[in-house]
Amino acid sequence: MARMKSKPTSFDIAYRAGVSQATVSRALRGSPLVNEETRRRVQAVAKELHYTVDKHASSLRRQSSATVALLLFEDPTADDSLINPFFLSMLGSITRAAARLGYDLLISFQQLSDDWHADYQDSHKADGLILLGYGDYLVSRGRLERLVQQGTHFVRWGAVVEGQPGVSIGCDNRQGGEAATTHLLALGRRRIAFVGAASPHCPEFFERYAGHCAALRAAGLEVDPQLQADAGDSTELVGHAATHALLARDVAIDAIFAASDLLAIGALRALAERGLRTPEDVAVVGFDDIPMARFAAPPLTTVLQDTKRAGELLVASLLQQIRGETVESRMLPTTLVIRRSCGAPAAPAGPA
Amino acid sequence: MARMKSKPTSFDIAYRAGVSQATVSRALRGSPLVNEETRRRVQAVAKELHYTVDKHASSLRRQSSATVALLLFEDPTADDSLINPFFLSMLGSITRAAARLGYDLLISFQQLSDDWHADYQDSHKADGLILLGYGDYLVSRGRLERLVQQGTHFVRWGAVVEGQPGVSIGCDNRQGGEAATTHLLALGRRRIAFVGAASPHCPEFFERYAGHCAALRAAGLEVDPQLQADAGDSTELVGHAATHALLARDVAIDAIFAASDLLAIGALRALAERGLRTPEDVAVVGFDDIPMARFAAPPLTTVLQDTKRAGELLVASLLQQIRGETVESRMLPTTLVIRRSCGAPAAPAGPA
DNA sequence: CTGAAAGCGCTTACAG
DNA sequence: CTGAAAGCGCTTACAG
Repeated sequence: MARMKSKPTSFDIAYRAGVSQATVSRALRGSPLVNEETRRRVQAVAKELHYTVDKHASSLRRQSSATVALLLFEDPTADDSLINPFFLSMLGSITRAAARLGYDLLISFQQLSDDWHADYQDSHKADGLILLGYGDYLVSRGRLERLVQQGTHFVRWGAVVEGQPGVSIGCDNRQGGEAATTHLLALGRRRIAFVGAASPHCPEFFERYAGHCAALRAAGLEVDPQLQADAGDSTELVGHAATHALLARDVAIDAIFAASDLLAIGALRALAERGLRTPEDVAVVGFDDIPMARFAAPPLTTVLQDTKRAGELLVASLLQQIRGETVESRMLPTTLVIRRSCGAPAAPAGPA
Repeated sequence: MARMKSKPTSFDIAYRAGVSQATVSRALRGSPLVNEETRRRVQAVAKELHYTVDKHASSLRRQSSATVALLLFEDPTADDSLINPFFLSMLGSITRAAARLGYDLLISFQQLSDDWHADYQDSHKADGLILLGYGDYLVSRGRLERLVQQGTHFVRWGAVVEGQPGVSIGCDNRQGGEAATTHLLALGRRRIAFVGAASPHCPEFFERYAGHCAALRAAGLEVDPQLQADAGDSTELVGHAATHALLARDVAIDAIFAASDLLAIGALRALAERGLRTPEDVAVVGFDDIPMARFAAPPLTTVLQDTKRAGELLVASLLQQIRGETVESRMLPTTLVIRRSCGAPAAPAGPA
């Protein structure tokens, strides 16, 4: 179905307002060169005709699109429609932040294998890129370097480590990991397992593990490699399997710190299947504070990453780059959220 | 930071390939008017220079943007960063479907009060709109009518009812509601409460309620208004409060059918707080099958809406409209997913 | 403060 | 099959 009348242009507005088309453009963009009285007249006509500036003409002329693209890399192992809820909260906050700053947000799910490094900015679809969940860091690193070389504006969410290409925003994973394990230690747990990859392929988990180890050492405990179960992807299934593998080793454990909430929820299920009670027999702490965490059985104690703040920072940082400013990578603090799965005495009764 | 070399144009490609700029454009767009050998040469040069067609120039000239906008209306009562997970799955599937069909996806969260009805298509940001979660139907209906009048292309996800403005895709809520309650009846439950709004403000819930009532009547039972607890917004908190209100009435109940999973999860918590066991004392069935459902305590029996299929259909239907084809509203079937909360004997042990 | 004009990078009739 | 030319709807020097 075609539109009833075709979209008015700035010439139509100019004609009706009795000014030139150039003046319409100036008036509507808020140029100080325009007489207030003229501006008001133009705005009135524009409103009356439901005129909006054509995005493509404007972007073409100005060579910038007032659009940023969010590239979300899918975990190839995850179910088709299942995106890590953590990234989903991030998406929400990024969307809002972009809108608030007058930018449109293009979103796209990418396979790690896709040829994503060039497309968006080259075609002028977006002025910059936000990268979320780009998988194996050692694999994606080369892409990031290429992005930097091309002068593409981008920010990624992830671990902030030395010598990384481009700008990263991430939470203080090490501090978060340390807080989780310190909390378990304070509750008297001594055999604390870590469920999650501990390798540079997965720098965020690696940092959480480093914090975990630091807390153990600070308490005078040794790091027992038997107490670490690999889990690279953040899914319930992987957490479930990793925990079963851990339990099959027949080492004594009285707590699990899982590198993500999804892993922790899988751990909870594995524990229950082995007849172990949480938190009585094995306390569990996760990481992220996804919405699901408070509805786990029992409600999950976890390390909260502030996605609202993170999204705002991601967008702000990207826009700074677009404006030509120099931007530094940054780390955000985490907060321990105590629920029932850790066995802390003062834990609240229901979802808070 | 500026780009190293500025973006090549079709003139650069033309020059290097020894053809005219017009031929470059034709060759790259796959026009049959171009000699195969010429096309290959042009493509080779384009690839070498990392040339991509400028989105804005192309869209401006063609008067279409190969972009659709997803407008997600936020529940004003919901927490800032908490979007109904059901819509989030939908978002995933819509994003993928749009990409597969060569369309970019712009996303935006809207307040119901915003002046959204005109913006996107008028500014040529998008060729059409997908509407998700637009709140109170009686309020938004006027907006939809205006959209139709303006000739804006759009599809909405929601209840499919007679005389609605525009095209809607939704699941068969009535059938889903009927299946849920029929299942509970087959398990011997007789005092089945409905948690959810039963009013035309909320046509999806209303249809689910209608299915519920039909099932009761088919079993020769009367519909007891005492057994319906209003809950218009789909959040855990609202479900929790509504269930407490229901239980405070002191009417006997042996099952709850909640109009959404989030409501059901709230009901589960309220039940536990009153010392009622699920499913022994009160069986619970939800609606949606959000990812969280299988991790509820106990895992939630629910009516699955196929978000993957829905997203594909939404996009396909919108693109048909954009191409000028006539499109009908459509309903998708639902599937009952049996877990433990309904107390069915054959329910699987863990998340399937 | 305002207007006439150029030009952003394409696509597509039109002519050959 | 190919090229020259017009034009999509703006923004912004340039001139007044």
